[in-house]
Amino acid sequence: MPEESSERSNFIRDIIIQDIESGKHSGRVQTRFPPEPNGYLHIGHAKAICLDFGLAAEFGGKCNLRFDDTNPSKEETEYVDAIMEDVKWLGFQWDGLFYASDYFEQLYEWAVQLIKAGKAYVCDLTADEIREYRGTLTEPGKESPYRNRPIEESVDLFERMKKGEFPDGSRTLRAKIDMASPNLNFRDPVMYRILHMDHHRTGDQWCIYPMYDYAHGQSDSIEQVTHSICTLEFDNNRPLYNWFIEQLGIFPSQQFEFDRLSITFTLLSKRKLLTLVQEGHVSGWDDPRMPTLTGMRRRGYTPEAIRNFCANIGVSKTNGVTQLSHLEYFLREDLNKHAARVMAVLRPLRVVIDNYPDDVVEEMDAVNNPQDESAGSRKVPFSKVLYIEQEDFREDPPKQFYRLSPGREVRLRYGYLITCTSVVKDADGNIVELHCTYDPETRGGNTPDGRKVKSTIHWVSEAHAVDAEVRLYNNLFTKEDPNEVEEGQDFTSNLNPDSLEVLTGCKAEPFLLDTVPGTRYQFERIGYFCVDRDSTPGKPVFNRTIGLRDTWARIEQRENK
RNA sequence: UGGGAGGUCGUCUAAUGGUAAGACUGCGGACUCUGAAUCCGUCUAUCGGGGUUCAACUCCCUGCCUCCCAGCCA
Repeated sequence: MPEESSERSNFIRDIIIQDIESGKHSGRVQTRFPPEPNGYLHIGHAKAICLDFGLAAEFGGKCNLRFDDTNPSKEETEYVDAIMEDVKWLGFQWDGLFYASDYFEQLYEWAVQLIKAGKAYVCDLTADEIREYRGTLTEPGKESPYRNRPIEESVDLFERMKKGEFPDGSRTLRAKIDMASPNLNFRDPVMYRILHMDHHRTGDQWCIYPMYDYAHGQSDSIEQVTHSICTLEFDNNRPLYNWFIEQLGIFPSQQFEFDRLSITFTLLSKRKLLTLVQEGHVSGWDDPRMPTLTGMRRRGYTPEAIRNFCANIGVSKTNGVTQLSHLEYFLREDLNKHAARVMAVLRPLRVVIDNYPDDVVEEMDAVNNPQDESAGSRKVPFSKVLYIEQEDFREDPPKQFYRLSPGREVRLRYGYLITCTSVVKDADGNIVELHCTYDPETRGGNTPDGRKVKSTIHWVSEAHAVDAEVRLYNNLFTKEDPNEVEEGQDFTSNLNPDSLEVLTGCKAEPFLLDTVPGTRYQFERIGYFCVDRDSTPGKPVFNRTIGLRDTWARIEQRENK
């Protein structure tokens, strides 16, 4: 019996609990995650993965990874490899590793069996004709003229289809069910089509390939899957899923449907993501703006954050849209706990501390992670000339701005308290440098006299600064629903032109000189960043994973309205 | 239009005939060497109309709305 879990339940979990209690399948739980290797996994798949693997794990069951590779025209090994990597990265390990193509021989034999039982026939109608004969939502279809051809003839034709005697599209094997069924899936669905095309695993061994409906349920059955969890749009396919299993009299796997994940400002359709890649709107499947797991990984998402998110949003049958902010909450929550703090200045403004000695360098103690004492501390060099963030200074500060401005004192984090004494401008009136004085009594940022400073800002010593490139990412789409478009337009018209901003000449503390790609940091007061694989020795590149919550930006925005 | 699946705070999810709850968001405050985090407070919901019942989000009837299905895709 499963332990009482603090995890929130959902209707599928409840069903499993009931099945276990009633002794169904002797309490055995077997699930599977069945991606088609025709694209990369995205956050929507993560929800399914968490369910399939999570439920199996919770109830002492098993979960297989099975590639649904029945359509060689779209599938590639590149995707197979990427999918396995992503599943592992998310934190799951499959029990069995299978492919629908493992079952091609068995599926073929069962098809022959169905033909011989008068439940399937070879049809010579063209694709267009099949469509015409299918009828419409409101009108019943017509029976194919080949529907009642002799069984032996279908057996023979099907065998010759397999042998490659007929061209693509010339014939199909169809189940003989009911052309008048209100469920269109029952109107003699195609089971096999002819496709003279190499398959990523079986090569040229086959030139007929099973359709999803004919392959999926039987694959589940072969693997003794007890709970076959899929998304809502397969609801209409469930009766057919059951029909094949019943006709064949094989292990009765059962299908359960849950709501697919959708997120605001995000597209979760493999087809459309492929378009973004192919048309060059993004740099690839792992572009940090992509909702793919590989893209999110490069962006700096943690598997924990994604898993927590999936657990929190729940599972139901309601077609809803989850807000991006919900995902971002779990991202920040996890990063806050684990990311080491460092100081980096994105848009540098030079500061000269006039009363600080010219050649002195002090090593200041800085805490690595206030949320995690075990993370320890490090030394940060302090000297006469520093960089601060441009937006941390205002010559003419608005009311609620309490960072640096002429005559005002602020704290340099872990450094000293400084007061701005003068502003240097270029010929065009742009601020190029600040002059300040420091209070020697405030070393480390402490105030022995107990005086309060309203603001603490980050900084980097000019002489010790590491030059860095920083890539700032924003939503890939400008609309909450990227599919909401003007007549004649497609989703690409909603692409955000400002989804990527590249900053060069950023200044980071020396700690970041030799950092490893994939490492995540919090740049204090700015956000969370992840070292990109484009980094070169001495020249790190950072991806902004997500900004810190920015109350000041919100205030300022409100005031400007 | 035939069939199927759904409709609870702005969003996501609970409540399975018995006080409509939680998370996210928003707003307000406390605290702060990150305008972060944390803490506290707070706004807002059962699609409409009938019925059954001591009692209805839950059961019944009815209407409305949304999503899915007419691939030799999955």
